[in-house]
Amino acid sequence: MENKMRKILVTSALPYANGSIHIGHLVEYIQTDIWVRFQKMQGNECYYVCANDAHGTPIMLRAQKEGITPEELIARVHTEHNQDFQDFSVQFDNFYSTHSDENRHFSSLIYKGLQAGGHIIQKTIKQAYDPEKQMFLPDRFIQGECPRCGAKDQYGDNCEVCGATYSPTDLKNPVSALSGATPIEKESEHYFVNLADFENMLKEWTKSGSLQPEVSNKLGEWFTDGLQAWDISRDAPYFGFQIPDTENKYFYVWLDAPIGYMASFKNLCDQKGLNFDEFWAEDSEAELYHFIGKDIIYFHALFWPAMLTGGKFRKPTSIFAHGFLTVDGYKMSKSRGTFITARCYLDHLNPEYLRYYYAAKLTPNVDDIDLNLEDFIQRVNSDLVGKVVNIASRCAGFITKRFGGMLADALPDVALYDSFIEAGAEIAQDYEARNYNKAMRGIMALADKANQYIDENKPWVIAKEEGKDAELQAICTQGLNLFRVLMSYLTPILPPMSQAAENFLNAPMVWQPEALLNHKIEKFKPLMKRIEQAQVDKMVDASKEDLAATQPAAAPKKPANDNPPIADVIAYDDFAKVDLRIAKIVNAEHVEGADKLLQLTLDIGEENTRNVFAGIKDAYAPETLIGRYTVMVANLAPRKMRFGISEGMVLAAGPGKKDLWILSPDEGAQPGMKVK
RNA sequence: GGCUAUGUAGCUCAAUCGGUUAGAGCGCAGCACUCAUAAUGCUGAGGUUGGUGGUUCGAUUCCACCCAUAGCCA
Repeated sequence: MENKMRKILVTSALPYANGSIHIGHLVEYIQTDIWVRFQKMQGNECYYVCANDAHGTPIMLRAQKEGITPEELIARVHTEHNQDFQDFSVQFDNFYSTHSDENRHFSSLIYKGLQAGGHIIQKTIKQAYDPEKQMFLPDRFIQGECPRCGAKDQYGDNCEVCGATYSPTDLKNPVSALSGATPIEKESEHYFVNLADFENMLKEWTKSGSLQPEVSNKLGEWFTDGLQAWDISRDAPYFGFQIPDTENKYFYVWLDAPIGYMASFKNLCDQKGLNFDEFWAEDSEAELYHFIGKDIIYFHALFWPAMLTGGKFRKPTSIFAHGFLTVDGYKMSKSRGTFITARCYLDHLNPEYLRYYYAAKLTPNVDDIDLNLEDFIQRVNSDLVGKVVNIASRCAGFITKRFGGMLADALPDVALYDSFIEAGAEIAQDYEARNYNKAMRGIMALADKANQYIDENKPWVIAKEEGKDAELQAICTQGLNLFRVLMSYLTPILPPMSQAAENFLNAPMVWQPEALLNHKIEKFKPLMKRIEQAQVDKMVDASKEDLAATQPAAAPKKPANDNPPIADVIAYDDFAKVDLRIAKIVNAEHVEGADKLLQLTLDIGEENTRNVFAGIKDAYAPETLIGRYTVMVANLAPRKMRFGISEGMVLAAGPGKKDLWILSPDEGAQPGMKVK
């Protein structure tokens, strides 16, 4: 913070080279880019590096499916990502790839450092293996039935329907998602980093105060549970770097991914003649920051410092974790049209809108942020167009028409201008602390003051009065100078608009600028257009279309839906055994302590009501069910559950969780009627 | 299931260490204005701070439990 120039290296998490950038990713890149631009504007020596995360099984498989090499796939995705970032004004000093010589070099170096320190151990583990594809299967490629509730087509290690967690080897009737073959258990030797060796260092580092408090709280859990060894090897076939002095062993993608930060920076150093060691040596005094999502805290706050220590490099100064993006209060959803790719957004809207909106919502915390599309339109239009740009727009005409574009030689209200300049100190603090939301509120409060100034001084009245030219020119000069201060504070958020304002004012955007006096400006052109509701609607529609267009293509051989195949044929007698009845839901309530269940009281025309526990809590609020009619299996054997006895079963369709729909009879059906 | 967070006005967010009548912006209503991209200014309505219980003279704030949301579980 002193006048000494800081040396800062900043990274954003590496996007996976297997898919498109979407507006959720952009939260992080925009957050980081704003911070970097701010630092550069303050005169600090700051570099921003990133890279594509190019290794791992999914990329290998996708390339196979497309009939190209992984190298071809990642080259194509790299071009696409690069363009997306450029178009959103995310300005990396270097955007590289983890599939690079530099990364291979540092990965080996760090591995050998860990090995020399005695931190690498070998263990034989059992893992699922696809005998047809002849490869080990990552958890997410194993499908089967949930061992607890029997739900079909569950992936990996937790059940979407009942929420149970288990080991993938516990799945019933497991199949490989790649070949459909039944996986077998196979032994293999793996390499591990013995994290426990680093426990003291990590405890000290995570509690040193440089991490966000909620992050270090979360990390405490790992220490409580005891640090286990981290599996860093994968068996061939694998797209990645081979582990030195092994046959058929490759570095797990999460080993070389963070090393990609170093590799990208090394590549930049070689281009620009920078001193790599100044930033990465153990005794480096430069600052190193990683911006990441809250989902990858472990990798960056535990594994990564351990790797750096093992390789005799410095540790990060801090890790900045942010939350996730929701749209209109929900997770991004393809069916709602809110899974919006960067490209789709760009096809419809100005990227600066999104940069501003994110800035207006970002805090230093790991809270999720919500893109509320209606709020987005109103906020951007009101703040940027109605308040900020309007200041220039309402002053510029007079200066151009009446004074040939010349500003006055003095400010009529120096105190007001000075108050704008002084406010820059606090706004700078807010930027530095990543409290952009507070910075934006501060800037908009200034914009309100500028508009009030113009309202009080009424240049449109003075313009009609004889002999008041000097006063008119002075008021508009004041207004335009206030506008310039605001634009300078907004420069990290809105680089293209800031550039346009520079052109308009014929003056550079610097933090806390000196007033422009006796200075010629250009004719004013609108700096930003309002967002129209129709543009947003079109973008949402297009996101739905994208889905329709890509889904069949992505899975050409599979049936058009994820429904299980039709079961074996049964005789009528088999069906007749099931006694289905119309039931009226007379009461529904939450079950204390139960994750999935609602307790239903059902009237099926008997003397007593039935008590049924139904796993539909995620899909229905209890009060919305009361009074509804539905269909139940009335002769199912009563089942004792933790919360009581369930006397039947309510019928519902859908894959589970929120996507679950109970059946309703047409009007007229009465409780107790048999369904046949 | 465990853990870490989050829940405040219709919407998006503030609120120092537990302290007076819980504050802004947007939206809405009314008034004024017409320089400005129907922009701006002034005034106003709008709250059981997710719920229940507890600690306290006093709780949005501290504690317990419950509900909802997100992420992680090598």
